[in-house]
Order: sequence, then structure tokens, then C-alpha cells
Amino acid sequence: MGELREPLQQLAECGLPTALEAMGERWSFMILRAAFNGVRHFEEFLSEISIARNILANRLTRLTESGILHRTPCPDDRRKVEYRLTEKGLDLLPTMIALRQWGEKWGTGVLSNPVLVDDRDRQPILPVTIRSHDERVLGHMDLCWMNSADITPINAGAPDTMDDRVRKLSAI
Amino acid sequence: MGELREPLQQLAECGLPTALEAMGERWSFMILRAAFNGVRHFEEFLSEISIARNILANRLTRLTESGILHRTPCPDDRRKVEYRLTEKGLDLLPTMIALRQWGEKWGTGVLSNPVLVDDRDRQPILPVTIRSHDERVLGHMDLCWMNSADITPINAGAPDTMDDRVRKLSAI
DNA sequence: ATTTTAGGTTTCTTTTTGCAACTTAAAATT
DNA sequence: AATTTTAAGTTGCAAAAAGAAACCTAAAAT
Repeated sequence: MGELREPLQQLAECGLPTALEAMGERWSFMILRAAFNGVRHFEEFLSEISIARNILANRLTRLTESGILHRTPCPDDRRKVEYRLTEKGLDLLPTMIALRQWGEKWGTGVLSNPVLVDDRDRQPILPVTIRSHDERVLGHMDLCWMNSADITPINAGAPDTMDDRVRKLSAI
Repeated sequence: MGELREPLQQLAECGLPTALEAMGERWSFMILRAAFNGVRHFEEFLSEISIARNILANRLTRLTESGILHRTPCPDDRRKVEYRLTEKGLDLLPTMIALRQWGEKWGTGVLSNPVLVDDRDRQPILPVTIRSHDERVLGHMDLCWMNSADITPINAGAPDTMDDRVRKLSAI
């Protein structure tokens, strides 16, 4: 049991290639990290990251085009432009933190400082994990692939679309 | 003894650059995904991913060098070589799933089927999230940076004032 | 009126990627 | 035993991307 093996014919239909198309280029994650740390302007990114000027311009355009950043000319200083994370961009935080935690755990330099903490109680966050619907932490041996049509819904309380209802009826 | 000055730490030095050094190249995540799906041999990776032969050889070498894959010549067929995920490689699963879920959520019409489920109860896994020490789901506004030296061990009274030991994670 | 700042382009060089053909050892087939 | 096929690469060359440095333009500051 517990062999995580996706049907290989359907590998192309996974969200990973899509995600990598937007975030797979060099510097994209470093730009994202800077953005999460409050960096908003071109020259600010430039001094924060050791990236070439033309490459930064290209990446900011690409990230804007793919809806991860939003570009706005500053009203108060018309030379300036503001790059801000969109909802789509903000939604990459778990991925980025997971990657960062992996780097911290397995990288050579052991010390990680400063550390990400919960603002409410000032305690370090947990390692990012995969969880079951009832929040148990799952390892790769606990996972398998399943046709979404064959899944038995667990909560009958949520309102369903017509399509969901049809699918449920035909699956049971 | 102690003749050297203390090494100057780069502020906000984090595991992300380390992680990207190992996983930031093109195709690395696609190779990882194939490995998670049980792909183990060179020609198998080649037919699964649309990657050039020489690039695959290069990536497999790099991933092996960085300890994400382990390379073993097959004892039963001495032409073959087996590439397997190490513990370090397996530990990238949360990152990969988080990235994949993001791609599914924000990608253009990627219907996610099959779906990752918990082997135990056949229910879909939750979206990968960031969690506090007591497992509350945290958003980017709930996070801040803190010096690890200033963290109060759990059970002891937590400080309730925002002071200069705390830096807000400032996106939007 | 001149200088500085912000956010880019342009040009050129180096590095990385991609394609196709070639190699080498081992297994399978005739 | 001779050959064909398979597996895992390597090599050589063209194309694309990254990086460095100078240049450009509008707007703000001096």
C-alpha cells in the first residue's frame, strides 16, 4: 500500500507545469520573497536581489502578465511604479515557505535567523505539511490518486451545484 | 582561541536561495514529480518528460550530487541504473504539492483529475497551508519575523507588546 | 537651468538549453 | 557465436536565455 503513483498518461494534466510556467524561471521566487518582505519598487528589488537590470525588468513584466504582481504607476511621484502582490501572488506563500523550510532543513548553514513566527503568540510556525481532510499529517506513503468522480463526499451540509449532484448520483 | 570576529550575518538570510540552488533549474521539479510517481530509470524519465537527453543526464547528476536522488546500478540488469528519491528528496513533497495546488487553483482550466487522496479514508487532502504551533491556519498577515534568540519557549509567558524584536511581514 | 532619480532599453558577451548523432557495455535474439 | 536491441550516457553544434554595461526618457529635486 501507499505507493504514490499517478497514472502516467495523465501527468500532463497536473497543475505543476502550469505553476512552473509562471514561477519556474530563474529569480522568480527571489522576487516573490522580496515582494512578501514589502519590496515594491524597481530600484528596491534591484538593490535587494543581485539580479541584472534587464532581467529584473523582464521578470517583473512576466510576473505582472501572469497576474502574480500588479503594476501601478505611483500617483504622488510619477517616475515611480509600484509592484504589489495580487491575491494569486499571495497565494504562493505556502509554496515559498515550504521551499524555504526545506532549504533550511537540508542546507549546509544550520542557523536560520530571523525566524517566521505567528504574530499572535510569537511562536515559530510549524513545518509545512500535507494533511488529510481531518488534519492528520500525511507522508508520501499515506497518499494515493483517485478519480474525483469516485470520491464519496464527506459532508452533506455544503450546497452542491447541479453538476456535482449528477456526478454523485452516477458514482454511487 | 576566539581570535576571529563574529561572522556578519546577512539580514533575512533564509533557506530559499539554498533550496533554489538545488531545485531552481529548469526541469528539476518535473523530474521530481516523475520520481514521486515511481519513475526510476533514465529512459523512463526520458519518455515521461519532454526533456532533451543530455539535459536529463545533467539534471540527474546534479540532483544526485545534491542528495535529492540516489543513483544505484541495477544488480539484475547491469545496463540499468536506478534513481530513487532520498529522504531529502522525499521531503520536497509538501513544496511540490503546494506548487501543484497553486497551479491547479490559478491555472487556465486545469481540471484536477485524478486527485490526491488520503489512502486511509479516500478523502481528498487539504490545501497545503502555513500553521501556527497550535495548528491554526495562518495567512500572510498573521506572520512576522523574529530573532530566534528572542523567542520565548512555549509554556512560558509570551510577551504581549510589539517591540523592536519583531518585524512585520509586510505585503499589502 | 542643471542635476539626480526611477524605470526602463539596447548592445554585446557568456552560459544554458535543445537537438541530433554518436558511443559503449550489456542483454536479448537469431 | 554472431547480430541486434536496449540502456545510459557523451559530443558537437545551433538557439535561447542570462548577465554586464552603457544608454534613454520623463519627472522630480536642487
